[in-house]
Amino acid sequence: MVNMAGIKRARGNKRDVCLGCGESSFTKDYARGENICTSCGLVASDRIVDRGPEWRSFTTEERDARSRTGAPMRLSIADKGLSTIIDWRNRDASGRAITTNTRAAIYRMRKWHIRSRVHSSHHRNLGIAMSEMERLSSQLGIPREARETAALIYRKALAKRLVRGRSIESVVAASIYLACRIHRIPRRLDEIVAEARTNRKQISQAVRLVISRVNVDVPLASAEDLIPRLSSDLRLEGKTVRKATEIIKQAREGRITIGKDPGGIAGAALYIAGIIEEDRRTQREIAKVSHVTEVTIRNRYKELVRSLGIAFVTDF
DNA sequence: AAGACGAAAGTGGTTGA
DNA sequence: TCAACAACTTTCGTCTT
Repeated sequence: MVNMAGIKRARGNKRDVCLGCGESSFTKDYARGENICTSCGLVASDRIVDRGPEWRSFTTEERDARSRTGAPMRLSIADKGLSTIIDWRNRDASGRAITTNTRAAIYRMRKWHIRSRVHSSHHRNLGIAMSEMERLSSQLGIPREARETAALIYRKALAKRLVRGRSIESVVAASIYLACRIHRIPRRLDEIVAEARTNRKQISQAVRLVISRVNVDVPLASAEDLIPRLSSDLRLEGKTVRKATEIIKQAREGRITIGKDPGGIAGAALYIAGIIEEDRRTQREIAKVSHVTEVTIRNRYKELVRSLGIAFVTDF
């Protein structure tokens, strides 16, 4: 039986077996949301759900100190997950009427409570934004860590009044996109556009705006980060994957990757690696998974071969 | 017949006046 | 705001395996 993630589950045997090499050891890369075979590098599933606590502990005392009741504190909840509500009824918890003395105090508390939370447009905005962020990032299978980063970026953007005059959705989508870039999770802008409720133009505008106005360090998308995803789609062998990574590293040192579509570079590297390691895929197959055309694969491939001096000599 | 190659024209986004 | 520009795409004819 084979499930969508590409993990074969043998009957009567609970161990997951890699489709690429038959081994059964996997490394869980929570940061990227990927499940990677340790012997051949096949990405078995890129939608892992992390069910563990958000902290690590090594001793019992530490664990006790960190454990707490209630939901974990999270940035991706509008009021950071720690909220209390002051009810409108002048009754206490057991339903008894509250005395006039305490009533005045309650009124004061209520007033500030409302001023600081419910009536603030800031919080209303966050409420909408965080539920939208939750929807979008679940849809896209974004790991929790990156969701928190996205939430932080959104909060910063909101604080700088960048959301004014723009749709909340577009800034949310932009925050998620940037969080993916920061965490080196390969997600193209188009993938986010497909799930978002605004158009591409608005999102890319928001992306540019956030980069220029919010103090976030966003690394450029690199071809290396695409390799696990592409090579798993192409069912390439571990040695081919390693070769491709090596080629990209050299290309970057030779400074020929600047300004080029990382998909094209990753695709070309895999094409060359495939020829060298005799684990070949056609240009068409590679072009399809890397979302560039065969022509681009060819151009990158020619550039790489020329500037890295790669010779396809098979010596006997 | 499928895959690879390369020329030519078209497209969307960035940059700089 | 507009034009120049580089990267990429589309299309298509030709050569290679």
